[in-house]
Amino acid sequence: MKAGTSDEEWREDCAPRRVLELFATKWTSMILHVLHVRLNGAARTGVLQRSLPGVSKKMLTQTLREMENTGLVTRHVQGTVPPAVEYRLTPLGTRFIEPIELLYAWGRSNSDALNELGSRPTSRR
Amino acid sequence: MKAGTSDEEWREDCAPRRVLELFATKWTSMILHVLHVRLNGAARTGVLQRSLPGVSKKMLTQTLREMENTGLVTRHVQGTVPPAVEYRLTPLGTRFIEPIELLYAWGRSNSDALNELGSRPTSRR
DNA sequence: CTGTATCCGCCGCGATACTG
DNA sequence: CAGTATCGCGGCGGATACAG
Repeated sequence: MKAGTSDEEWREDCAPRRVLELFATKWTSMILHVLHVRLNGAARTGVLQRSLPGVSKKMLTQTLREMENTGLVTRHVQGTVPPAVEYRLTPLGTRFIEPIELLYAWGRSNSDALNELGSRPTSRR
Repeated sequence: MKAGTSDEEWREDCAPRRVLELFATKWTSMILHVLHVRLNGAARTGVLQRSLPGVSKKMLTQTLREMENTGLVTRHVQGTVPPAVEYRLTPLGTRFIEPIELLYAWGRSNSDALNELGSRPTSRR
């Protein structure tokens, strides 16, 4: 066999491409990371927001909703006043941690090369 | 120590976030994949385009330029008429293959759960 | 505290047409 | 065959203000 992977179907909606869609919303993987590494798999909205410098309330909620729809996290409304909502990793979300962490680890190992990202000519003329 | 990873700095421009930027342009990882798995690390423009159903000439060239700037591939202009340009994986690009393939492999292993991506209610009211 | 609703700029990305 | 130039749409995503 010549192929490296078994999946040589590059259809528009193959599994690899669907995974990439999970990264389309840029906060998804970071939420999963923080939930797993720092928050033991569950956290309330405010904690999440404070753990992710730069995220806005809007995008945090919006991203969490999408993640709930895709089955990466679950949403638990606890009290009533004041509202206390907790998000938890699902088995699917937990399984997704592994490839994500490898991705991040790779970034740390290659941070030197990655430092000069947009520092090059940009034009060749 | 309580942290799972050594990097607990969640600055705006940490290594993990820079890696995510590589996925901002959606074709990047797929180009790397195809180059490595099906094309033995090097290929001409036309071959690449035919290997990636759905990609336009514009985005292919544009993405390859960005990848060249970040050091993931090199660009080699061979002949002159007609033009024959070949793109090759750099050591950096080759190293990037591993985490990408793990990501794709995860997608294939969880394709069942991923099938119903946008198939849920979307609204909760 | 958690979540929603606008307004709006930015840019990825496709379609199309044209140059060498 | 490889690449560029335009036009235009859709949607991410930040800022702000408001509601339960």
